[in-house]
Amino acid sequence: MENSFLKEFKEREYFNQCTNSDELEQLMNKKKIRVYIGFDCTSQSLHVGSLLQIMCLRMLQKYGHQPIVLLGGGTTRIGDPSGKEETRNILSEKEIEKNIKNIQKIFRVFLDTKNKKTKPIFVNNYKWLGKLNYIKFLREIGKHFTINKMLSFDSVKLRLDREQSLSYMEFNYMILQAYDFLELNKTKNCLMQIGGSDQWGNIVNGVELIKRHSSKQVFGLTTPLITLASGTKMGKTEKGAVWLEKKLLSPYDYWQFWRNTDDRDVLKFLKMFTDLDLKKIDEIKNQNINNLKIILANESTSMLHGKAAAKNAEQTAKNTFEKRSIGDDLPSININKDEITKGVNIVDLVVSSNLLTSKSEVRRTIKNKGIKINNETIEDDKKIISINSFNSNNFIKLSHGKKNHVIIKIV
RNA sequence: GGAGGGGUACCAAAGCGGUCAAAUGGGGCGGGCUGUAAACCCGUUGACUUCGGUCUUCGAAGGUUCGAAUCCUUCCCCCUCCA
Repeated sequence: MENSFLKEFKEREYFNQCTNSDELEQLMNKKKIRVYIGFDCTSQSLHVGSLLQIMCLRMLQKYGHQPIVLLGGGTTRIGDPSGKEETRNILSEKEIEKNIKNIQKIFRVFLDTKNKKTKPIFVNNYKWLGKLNYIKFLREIGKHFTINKMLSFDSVKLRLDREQSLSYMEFNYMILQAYDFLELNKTKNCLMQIGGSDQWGNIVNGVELIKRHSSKQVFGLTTPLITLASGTKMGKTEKGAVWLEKKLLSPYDYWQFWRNTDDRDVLKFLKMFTDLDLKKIDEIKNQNINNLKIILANESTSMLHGKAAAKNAEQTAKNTFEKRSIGDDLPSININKDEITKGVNIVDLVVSSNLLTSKSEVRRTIKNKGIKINNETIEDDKKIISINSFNSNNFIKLSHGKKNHVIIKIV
């Protein structure tokens, strides 16, 4: 009893609501069960917004339970109205299939795929939703849902209150998600669904459907919506989503994302997003806050990109911020030798480095002392960069502000 | 179907014939302070520029005018109230 899935789940602040906490606790202590989480496949990859869900899957494995990863090829074709004020874009079938393939890779990184008893089961609900027979579905499943109740769910109510249209298609989303649960219960003996707090309504529907349809008890569990100390949603920076994929966000930038965590969120994130023992976290919690941030960044980065990448990012960060020199994890661009011999205008150089996108913006930034070459502030937007600016190794560090650096190399 | 209100930059919201590339707030970016934090302070926030200017923008398309975000016409979309 002292170490159970649910206990740690709560201690790490993953817990929001549960359909029947006591019974679930008993069940999970007695047996190893299968649990499913569904993921939306609307975008090409996943970002940190899904990380808590992924952490849940990891924790299931840790306690010997087996996760089922549902990549919603069927439901993505419909679009979940939960938490959305407007109808989502509907993607083409091809795009969805591509997304699913790509997203699956992420789970193979985070989850243990070797242990036979706990390795993740991947399912795509298009397999069963795609061939549903409408009449049969209405008679078997539809009869268990009352419109009265469906209208009372937040996802629906909000839309109606705002007099925003909710299509019949979207209205059916919750039934389909409930049906997924039923299907997984029948075919995979899945006994629990986990999801974000916005999924509560959908999950409860599934639990009730299974009770009515099969007279079986299953469970639903939700995680809280993570709000940052600053009051904003986690994971979206102005520069874009914090992707869990190297191609979309470099390990260095991922590391930086964690390194830049607000002081007030650091302990929480250590608990939520690292594998560090809770005891260990308790021991180190009074360390210098910046050390903690580095630990956080290293732990979470190595979980996704590997230890080497994390170390590399840390070293690069050290070099750029502490020694103000150059780390090799910084993004770099090449420049033609002929070009640099002729001399390149600083404004053009910054634009071609992708540090900023328009020349006006570069000029403005220069006026605000925001562009540096090798740590020297550029004062004149007409400055010509020539071969003399480069060091003996033929590169320079070009910086926009304190945190954005690019290495320019002569080739 | 009837009556009224509205669509302005990343968002919210002023402007209602010239001085409007468009007040103000939020957000973003940069600078200062610091710890790659928070808070605070300052600057900046359409593009191009030989720094004189030039070009594109106020739901869409036309029109009036020397001149339109502002006036007129048509169209599209949204909201509130009544049926």
